[in-house]
Amino acid sequence: MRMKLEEREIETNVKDDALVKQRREEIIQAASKIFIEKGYHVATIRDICKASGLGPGTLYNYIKKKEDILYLIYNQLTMMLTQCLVETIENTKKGPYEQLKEALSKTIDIIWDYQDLILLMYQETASLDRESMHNILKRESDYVALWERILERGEKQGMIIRRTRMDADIIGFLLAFIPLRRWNLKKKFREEEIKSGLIDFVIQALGISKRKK
Amino acid sequence: MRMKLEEREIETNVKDDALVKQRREEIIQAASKIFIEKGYHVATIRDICKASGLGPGTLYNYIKKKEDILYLIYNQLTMMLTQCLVETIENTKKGPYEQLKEALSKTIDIIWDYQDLILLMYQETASLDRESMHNILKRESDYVALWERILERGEKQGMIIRRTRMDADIIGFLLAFIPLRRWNLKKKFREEEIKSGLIDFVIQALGISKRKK
Amino acid sequence: MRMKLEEREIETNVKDDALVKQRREEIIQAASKIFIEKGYHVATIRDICKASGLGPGTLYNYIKKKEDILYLIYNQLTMMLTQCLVETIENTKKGPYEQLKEALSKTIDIIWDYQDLILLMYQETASLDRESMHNILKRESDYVALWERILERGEKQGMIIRRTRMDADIIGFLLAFIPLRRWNLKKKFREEEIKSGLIDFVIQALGISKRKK
Amino acid sequence: MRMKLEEREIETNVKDDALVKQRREEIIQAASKIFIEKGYHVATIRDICKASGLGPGTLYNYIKKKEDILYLIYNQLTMMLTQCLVETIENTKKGPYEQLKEALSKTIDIIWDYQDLILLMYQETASLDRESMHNILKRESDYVALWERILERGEKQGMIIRRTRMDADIIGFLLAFIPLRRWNLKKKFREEEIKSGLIDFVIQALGISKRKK
DNA sequence: CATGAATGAGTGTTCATTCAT
DNA sequence: GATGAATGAACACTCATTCAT
Repeated sequence: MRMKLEEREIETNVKDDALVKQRREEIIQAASKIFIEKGYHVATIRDICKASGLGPGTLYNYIKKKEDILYLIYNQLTMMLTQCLVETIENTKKGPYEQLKEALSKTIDIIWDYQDLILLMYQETASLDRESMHNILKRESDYVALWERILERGEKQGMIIRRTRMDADIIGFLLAFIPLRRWNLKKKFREEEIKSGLIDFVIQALGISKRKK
Repeated sequence: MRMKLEEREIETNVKDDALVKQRREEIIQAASKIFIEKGYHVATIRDICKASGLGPGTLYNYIKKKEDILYLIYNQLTMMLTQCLVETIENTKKGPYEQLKEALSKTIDIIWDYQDLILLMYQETASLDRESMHNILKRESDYVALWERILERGEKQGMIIRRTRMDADIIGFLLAFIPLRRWNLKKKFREEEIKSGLIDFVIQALGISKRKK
Repeated sequence: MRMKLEEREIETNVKDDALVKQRREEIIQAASKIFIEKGYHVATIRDICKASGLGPGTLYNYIKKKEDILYLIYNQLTMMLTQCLVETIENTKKGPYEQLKEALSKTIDIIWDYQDLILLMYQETASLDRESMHNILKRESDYVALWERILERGEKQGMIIRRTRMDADIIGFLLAFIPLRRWNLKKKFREEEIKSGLIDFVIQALGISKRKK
Repeated sequence: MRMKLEEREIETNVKDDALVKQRREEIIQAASKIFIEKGYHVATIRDICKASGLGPGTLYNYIKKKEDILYLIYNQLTMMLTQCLVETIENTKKGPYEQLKEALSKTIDIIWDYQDLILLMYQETASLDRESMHNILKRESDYVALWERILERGEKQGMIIRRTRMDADIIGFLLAFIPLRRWNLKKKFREEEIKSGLIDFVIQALGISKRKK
């Protein structure tokens, strides 16, 4: 399956596409670190320059405005999450239950690894301008649609007795539990407990008994 | 039951406690509006002055720094949510299932009404300083403990077969679904659908059949 | 006669009108000096701060943007020139020839005294934004109309045999000779020679013989 | 008559003189357009690169600094005006009145055609460095001297009764009426009216009656 | 206790010029 | 001789906070 994501084009002064890609990668790395530490608004361009080793002039050869950096980060992140789900869907060898479990498990692993960035994303989406925000919300919407497909397949094969049209939305959101509750969570639970707890909660909510697949 | 919430003391130059309370109420009202519109960092003290009718000098008689205003707003909001749950718990006439449903239903109503502010809270908690943040996280923790009590009662009375220690945490978080997914949500669902969908999802996840209370 | 000039309102954060007037006076003084020395674009806000003794924050309490300072200067200057002509017109005791001579002579004196600023104005009018520029061009237009009135009176009384509708425009412009040619002019002529030379040129061009008034 | 104008030498890295000439021509064309549109200070080197098709590196092979471009434009413009007057003077077949009329008429035609650039010149002369400015002022001075010669000839032949030594200066300046008052002018007058109005004004000021040549 | 002008360090962003390729 | 990415000092402007009145 081909998943074509619309991307907002970010202007650059630089003609060499490979160089643009490479420098933007560097910018994403440096800025992610800084934004996570201080938050988007508190982080300064100078912070990002220091972290990336680029001067402000050079940096601005690859973006038009500060907010573009945020968008670049979001772009990469949503790409990754979407890609993960797409791959799981494409693999039709597995039964619906295994597929669902794999989707949950893999996604949760990614979310765990990138929880700082996902937290950032939840905090700062509102800082994007209209066009970027539209773009990101569209991604979110497409992402929910992918969960929808997984649930539909399960439903058709009699595994899930779907309860509401909103289940896919809720599942997509529920996984943000990890980054959004991280502070209090890590005092009480270990990594594995959190991951399996989440999966169980979803499986149970969908009315699937593990035995009765 | 008495629910004593620790509060961070905010310094003021003003001796008259009643006046402090009244002015802070005004500040909370004005600032909530502004923060929701623009976000905490983009909103300026001048904006809040304009909206509240107070001059900056006067405003700073009732707070020490901008962030205090954010804390005041959070304080009021968490108070309200906590109070709602406390009242439901105190009412021991109801059976555990009715109690749970009431807790969910009432809380969701509040969250619906204050979704703008709750969204703000999720976005800007990281903007608080150490002490305020600690305080708010402690509240969150206490709040989860209240859900824990409701679930425990249900478990003891055989209604719930508790699955994981994390259920209360997840439920507390899940209700933030409304404010955090509002943009995409409102395109697809009506208010009642969202509210009942959420309640059903939780009930189902806890393994309760409506009939078998 | 009342000469009401439309003025573009410049926003200020300061409520005390007298203070606004006084500070703006200071700003005009300081900025005029700097703009004359370096030109509008090369002059920096910090230059103006240094020259006026105001910090940038304070400065920006009295204007919204750099260009506003230019407008303030223009405003004052055009006011003065207009006022001079209006006063001469109002004095109807004099015959048309004496009136014309007085108008020329007084205006040239002012232009001589403020030649730096008038030069600046000719150089930087294009730096104004649409609204300010419109406003200034309207002034210029009104100013020409005042010369028109003086010429008309002379014509009615038989002093001038008017030649073209454009004379007033040309006269209004011709007086800018002093600031615009200052560099080369002052090498060759003395102040009095320049002033009287200009007056004679105009008188002659209008076809007036000094004797035959 | 040979009119040798001193030119400031502008450094170049390029040895091939023909290439230098050609590229500078391209630069003048592109930069004129841009400077007229935005003004010298607001226009960027990048703008000029885009308009000329040259990269910044290449551009800087033909000039040393931004201001050089302005000088190149001025150079060409003053050359043209001077050349026009020189040619009229050299043609000694015509009588002094016809010569004067031709000088005025031809010059005004050029000024009309290049009014944008002449306006630019009046606005931005002060942006030149000492050496360039000296050079341009010397040109202006030489240019006035050419008018002086035309007037002198007329005087010797009894056509003009010269009134002041400053007449040539004033005439040289007066023609800038068109570009400097263009905005207000074009609302009120047609091209021919403006041109003939100017000529009449000068002729009259010099005390020449058309009949009595 | 109210007021609002003053403050100045700090912000995102630009752009003429250079120089390695 | 052509190229275009890199550079960094400098710019206009902001805003939380203070404090004299």
